[in-house]
Amino acid sequence: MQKEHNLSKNQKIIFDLIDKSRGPMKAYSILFNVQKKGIKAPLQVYRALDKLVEIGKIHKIESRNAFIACQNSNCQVSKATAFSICESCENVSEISNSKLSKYLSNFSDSSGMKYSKYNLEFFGLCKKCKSK
Amino acid sequence: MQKEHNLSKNQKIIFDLIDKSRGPMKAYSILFNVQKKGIKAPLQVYRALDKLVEIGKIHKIESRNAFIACQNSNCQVSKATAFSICESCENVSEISNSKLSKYLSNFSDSSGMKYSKYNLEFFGLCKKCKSK
DNA sequence: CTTATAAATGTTATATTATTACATACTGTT
DNA sequence: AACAGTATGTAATAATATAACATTTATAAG
Ligand SMILES: [Zn+2]
Ligand SMILES: [Zn+2]
Ligand SMILES: [Zn+2]
Ligand SMILES: [Zn+2]
Repeated sequence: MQKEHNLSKNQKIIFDLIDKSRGPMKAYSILFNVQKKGIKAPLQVYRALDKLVEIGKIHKIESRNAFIACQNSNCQVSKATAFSICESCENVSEISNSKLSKYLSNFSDSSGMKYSKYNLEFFGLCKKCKSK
Repeated sequence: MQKEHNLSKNQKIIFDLIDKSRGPMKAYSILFNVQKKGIKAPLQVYRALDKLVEIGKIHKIESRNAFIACQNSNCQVSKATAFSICESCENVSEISNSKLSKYLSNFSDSSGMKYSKYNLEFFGLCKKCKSK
């Protein structure tokens, strides 16, 4: 069950924008797009992004400094994320593969480190770009 | 067998610095540290970093915008990287686990995407920080 | 050795991404 | 009403990264 988070005004504006965008959005592109809604400063964007990431409504694609709406209905928090990224068209999608997530969530090694979170980014060519 | 790359002057200066540093280094910290060696501009640092990443001598820790020397003697190129990152002390180490790398290198899903590269970052608390 | 080519360097300016600091307002609880 | 926690507004600035252009050095072929 997904906990309902009542998004604040700015959080909602920014989440809605990211959610309906086709791909990942960058912070300043978000800023540009929400200026007509009264959000004027980078910090307002970054604060909303931080919160949305924290509650798992969006994820950050670290290698791209961009943000994407969670595509798994069950990502309550951003603790276990995996993405596939096309290096040609920059299309990004969230991988939802229970075997993979189980494997990684249970991963441990000899370092004695306790892992509580991971982020995995796969790179390659998507179907479309491969056939070009 | 590791191909020998003859590093250029700037590449060598910057690699040596990263290699002997304890943890990941950020670009502008590198810049600061090599100014006495005649490297004066960010671009000189970024160019060397790009090349060193390309040939696998260093890796970028995407979530930290920082660079670390490859700790696997066999990473010829930065195609398959995994790191463990302590969220308390920011200690980073490269994970060298053949099962994990095999699992991820062979990963494929129904998207039809051909994966040629991945980067995985695990987060948690290291042994030291756990026991505090 | 000369010529051609690719790789690396030097330099200035600028673009992009993200945070600090401080003041104010809203929301829910006691 | 008083309090605590969360969110907002605003300005300034820090941190990260790239564009553009001129020059030099290394590598390989002829
Ligand atoms: Zn998700
Ligand atoms: Zn593509
Ligand atoms: Zn490596
Ligand atoms: Zn630690």
